[in-house]
Amino acid sequence: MDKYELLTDNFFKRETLKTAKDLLGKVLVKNNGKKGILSGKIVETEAYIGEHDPACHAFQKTSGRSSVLYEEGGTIYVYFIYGNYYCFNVVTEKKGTGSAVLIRAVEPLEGIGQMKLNRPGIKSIHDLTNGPSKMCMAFGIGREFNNTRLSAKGIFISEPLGEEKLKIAVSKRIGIVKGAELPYRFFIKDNPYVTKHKFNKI
DNA sequence: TAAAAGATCCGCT
DNA sequence: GCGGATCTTTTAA
Repeated sequence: MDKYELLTDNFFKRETLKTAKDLLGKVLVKNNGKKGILSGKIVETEAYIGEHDPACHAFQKTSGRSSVLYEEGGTIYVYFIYGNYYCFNVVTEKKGTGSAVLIRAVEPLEGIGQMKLNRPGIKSIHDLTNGPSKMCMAFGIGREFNNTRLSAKGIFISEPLGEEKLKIAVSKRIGIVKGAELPYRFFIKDNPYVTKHKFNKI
């Protein structure tokens, strides 16, 4: 574990768009104890900005599940969607803002064997984690992580393990209806682990 | 209490 | 590239 260099809380307390962009290239790590380490490089994110963003769960009211969005930056927000799937977010900015960054895709680094076990039927390594819910399934992330701090239950985000030049691209967000025209999606250009979508061509 | 929508995935064409 | 599956959460009456 010594090789990891954890991001500080202050990283997540900055402006949401900057945080989303800067998360590209960072490493998402899940420590499963005796089962080993799962990790992946973040290659795709989306920003959801509180009360100014129609697509954000915090846009309408501060009730129910969205209350987690108003916690302090660095809190994990996991929610259930379409009856089957989880999405993993990290809350940003200061307490009461209602903003978060959705992790949409990662590039598997460690524990690929375990990820394959978590994703039965998937053959290509490129399909293990190229989607918000795929990533959660591969990492075994469920609602037990909702409303917990990073590092509290073995999930954390680290600085990159090596130097790398990132080609960052921006597009509209994917899969939403309201606020879909806003350019709040960030991804690493030409990375094969980014979700396949027509917006990748700009 | 009931109804509708949704930050998706997967298989089929 | 398109549409169905599936059920939690939210909102309204």
